[in-house]
Amino acid sequence: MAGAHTLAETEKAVDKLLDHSAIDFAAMAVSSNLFRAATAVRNHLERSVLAKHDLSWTAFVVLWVSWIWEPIETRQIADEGGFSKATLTGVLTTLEGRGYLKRAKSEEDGRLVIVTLTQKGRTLMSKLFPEFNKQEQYVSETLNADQKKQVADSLRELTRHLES
Amino acid sequence: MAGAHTLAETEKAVDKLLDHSAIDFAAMAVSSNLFRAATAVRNHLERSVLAKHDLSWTAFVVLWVSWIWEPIETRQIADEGGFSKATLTGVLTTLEGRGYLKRAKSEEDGRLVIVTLTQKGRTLMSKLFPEFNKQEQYVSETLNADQKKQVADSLRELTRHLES
DNA sequence: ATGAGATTGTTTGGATACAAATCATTTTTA
DNA sequence: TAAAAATGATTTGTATCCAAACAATCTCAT
Repeated sequence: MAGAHTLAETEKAVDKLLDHSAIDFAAMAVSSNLFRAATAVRNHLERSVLAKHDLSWTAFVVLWVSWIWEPIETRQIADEGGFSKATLTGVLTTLEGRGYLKRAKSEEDGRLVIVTLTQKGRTLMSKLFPEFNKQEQYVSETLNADQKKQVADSLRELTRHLES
Repeated sequence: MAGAHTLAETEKAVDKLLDHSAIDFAAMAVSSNLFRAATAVRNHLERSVLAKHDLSWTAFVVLWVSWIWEPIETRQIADEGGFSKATLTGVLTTLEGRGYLKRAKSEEDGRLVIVTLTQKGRTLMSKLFPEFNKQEQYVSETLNADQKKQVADSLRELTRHLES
């Protein structure tokens, strides 16, 4: 949506089709650039870091959240990661099968499942996360410190607005 | 990844697991917030606008790009939309089947396929896009004009950096 | 002219994600 | 206390998306 054409060209084209004044181009620019950026960043991180460990994006997020907060309830992993419980179940089964983490029933509440990393999982993450973060640095290296903060803050606020 | 815990709490937790100084938290905040925001915005727009027309996100993008730039080559739709040729083929077949657009072989180059909207497709978009844009406005209403511009510009720059 | 290589859209096969239904457990209500 | 409602994880079915292989077409150097 932000490919070969500039925003100005797009505005001009839309202008021919609709009453220009009714369209908020600033809001349009936020959402269209948001998706292009998210896709580009995800692809870059998957290819440069995760592919060689045969991990999907979601699998990495699950490992990361579990690594930071273990022991952690599965519902919290889904919440922090921003994906559904159904998705989580499949990913947990895969990661448990590879020996990176373990599931256990909660003793206080039999409905809950608690996740802890195995030593193998911790070893993986202590190597993997610095690599991942190095590529995160590369991704945003064209932004200065102030811009990074602005972007992160604005996007956090936007997410909070939608999820409340 | 930016769920219940604040960034400060996350930094503190990472600090216990790794040498803090090696991690760029500003870069981490950009990418993690980018995904949460993209997912939240996409879900909101799908549910509030696209679901009642039975359109997926990608289907909407294809219609939008085609509406603005028709007649348009399919490779350009994929480029502007940021998805693969394989994905595009399936979506085009669906949208063509519903009578929103038409495919035709290029006369200059037999490898190319040219897309034009049907009148039904144009009618749909002239109603749908203003609805969509209204929700885009809602999504970013918590940001002021300057913040919207900052976010859009920074994300555009970041995408350009990665796709070059 | 022609044949190797490049480009483009489609097909195929597999991975991923989610909604809805289901099963198990806990909490609330009467 | 017993039934009903709520909560949480898993299963099932479906939709989406992509990489790789493929077929058709074009380009260009010789």
